[in-house]
Amino acid sequence: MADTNTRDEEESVTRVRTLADLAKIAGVSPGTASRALAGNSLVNTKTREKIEAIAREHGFRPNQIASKLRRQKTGVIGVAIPLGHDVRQQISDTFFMTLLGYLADELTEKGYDLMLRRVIPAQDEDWLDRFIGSGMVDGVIVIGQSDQFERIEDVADGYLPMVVWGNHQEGQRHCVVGSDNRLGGKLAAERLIASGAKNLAFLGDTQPIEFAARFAGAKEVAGKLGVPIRALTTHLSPDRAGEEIAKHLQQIEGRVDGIFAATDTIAVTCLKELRERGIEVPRQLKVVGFDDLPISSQTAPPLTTVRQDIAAGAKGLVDLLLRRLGGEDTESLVLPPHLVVRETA
Amino acid sequence: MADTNTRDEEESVTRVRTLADLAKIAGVSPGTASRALAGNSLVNTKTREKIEAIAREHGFRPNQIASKLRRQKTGVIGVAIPLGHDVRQQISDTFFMTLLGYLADELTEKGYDLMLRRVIPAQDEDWLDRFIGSGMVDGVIVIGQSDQFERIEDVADGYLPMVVWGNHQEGQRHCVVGSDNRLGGKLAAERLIASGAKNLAFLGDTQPIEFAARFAGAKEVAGKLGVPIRALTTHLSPDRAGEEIAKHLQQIEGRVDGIFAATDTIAVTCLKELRERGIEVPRQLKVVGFDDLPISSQTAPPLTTVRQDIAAGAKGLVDLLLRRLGGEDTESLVLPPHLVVRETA
DNA sequence: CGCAAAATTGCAATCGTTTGCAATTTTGCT
DNA sequence: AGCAAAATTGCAAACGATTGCAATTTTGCG
Repeated sequence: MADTNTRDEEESVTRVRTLADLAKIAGVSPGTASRALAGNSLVNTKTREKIEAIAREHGFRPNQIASKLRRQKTGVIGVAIPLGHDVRQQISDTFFMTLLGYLADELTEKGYDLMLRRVIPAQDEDWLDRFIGSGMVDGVIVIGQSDQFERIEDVADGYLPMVVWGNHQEGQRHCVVGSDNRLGGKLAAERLIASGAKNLAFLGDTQPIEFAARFAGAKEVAGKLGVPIRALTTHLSPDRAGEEIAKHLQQIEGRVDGIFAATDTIAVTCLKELRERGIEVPRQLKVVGFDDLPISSQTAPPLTTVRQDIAAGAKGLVDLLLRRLGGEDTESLVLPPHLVVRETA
Repeated sequence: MADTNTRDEEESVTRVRTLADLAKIAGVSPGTASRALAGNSLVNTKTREKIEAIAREHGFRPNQIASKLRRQKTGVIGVAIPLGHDVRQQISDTFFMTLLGYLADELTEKGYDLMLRRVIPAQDEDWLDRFIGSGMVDGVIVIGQSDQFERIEDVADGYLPMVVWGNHQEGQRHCVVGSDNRLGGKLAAERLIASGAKNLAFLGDTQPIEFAARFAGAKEVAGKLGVPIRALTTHLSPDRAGEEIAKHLQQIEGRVDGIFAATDTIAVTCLKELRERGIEVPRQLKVVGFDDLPISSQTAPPLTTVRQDIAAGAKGLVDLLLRRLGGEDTESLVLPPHLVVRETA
């Protein structure tokens, strides 16, 4: 962006870098040039067309940084993905990237740019304040609460234009869009038990709020029906999950006949591991996942899973955010999960 | 961002919005406050610590928009995903999102922010000039050439800090990082034929340059070995691909015994369709994909595919871009694809 | 104590656009 | 022709930080 031309050279060359340059060529003031390019009705049609033609000829575009500063509006929404509990998790986690994709489409449609930031709270405590305080974004969407619930609550107290993808809890202060994870857990457990499972295992990390809620829902249903259920810690990063699942299956072989995976990614990895061990799904062991990613209909056998409506989630995040940008204090939006029965349970 | 407080209220409240506000409380000039927060050695240690403490106390952070304007540097890299040939393709296409994820990690590590823009060239011819001319980004990474080769060439002539994920062609002017698609196509055809296939089909859209190169490579090998190969147009969008593949399979049943899918996503959809028709892979029909996405090891049977090193691709894109930001005119980087033999061929 | 050098801090121009209000020009009517 | 109203355009402050250079203060030595 820095221009090495001296001032004198700049006066004489035809290169147009600023509105002031353009205005000089057009024989108007910079203010008129600015109004002309903005299509401001104050400017005479002939004058405006002349200025537009010169701008086209020189490939000139007004500097958006300067415009944002003057107008006090950036037109950019920040999307932060905190990786708190599992720093080995890549931003390329399938569910988050799918949601990000829908978010990008939704924001583009609303005329906003999307600025993506992956943050590691263990390395940068002030990741959210830093994003907000930078002044670079008009509002923030956080994808996943991770282990940052309190920090998000604190920031939400003083910053209205923020919405979080995650789990809504009674009494919380920040605005959330997310599935009813607890209900989803119930649906999963109900399905497993209805399919004949008598001993359940939950594969997931119960530290993150939303996974904890999924386990809690499953546990509640299992408890009511007198079916034992255990939680086997399984992390999201694929390399780690593979090893952990292998170990878990070794321990529980013959003792568990129903698995509730906290995510489809974990479920798919589990299916692969079961297949390698010659364990037949669902005859010998039933499996239910969570998310209903595109991959889930394509596994063999196709995965029974709890569907989150990701497109609706993205749309909800953007809709609520724009309302909050307009000054409204919106309630959280809890999306109902649905059981998608395929062939693994 | 606009503050409704009157000037007088602003003087009296302790809210600190600007460096000028902070400076006033600290009893120094705004310049000194700016230098203090930047850790500038010109500022006395005691003075700096006092200013830092007041900033912390008030949760103050310097406005990055103003800083960027003055310093003529944004610290943001623009990532554009043009969807030229298939406007129904979602930004959430698996390969692009996977690449995006790696890019985000790579850029974050280098201290840059990532601004994501999905563009539809049919609706906005000047999508690239507009991104660059906005002044919001220090450089641009384009993911996929789509049908925009000429436009990218034209822009590259006058804009150094741009790198494109795509196919490198002899004599082209813009800097590309991408796999040798032609070689990849050769590997795929070789594998199919070595596995006994005698009649090949290519499932993909041959309009995009990189897919055309994949088909060309396969065609070359098939031609040399006297094996017929046909191209069956299959688009990337999942809903469209499903229908097209179903129709193609109906047409070619019994006449084709080897399928080369332009992408893993197409291959996976194809596998599902074959399974539903009771066609055994690889005994009755062999399949090779392209990309080696995580899903490919998890299909049943696991997919034989041509692997693109996405992590290396992301790293290459960022490395070349930073070099070009530094003024260097780099050559394209062509990554060698590798055949990953699993069970579908 | 006086003075020169070093250190520290202040001033204000700068980045480039936007926009309220004043100045100028144009237009239309008597 | 003169004049008032309307239209158009210019001026310059503003957005908020950065930074070159000048002003001021501090320090140390003879």
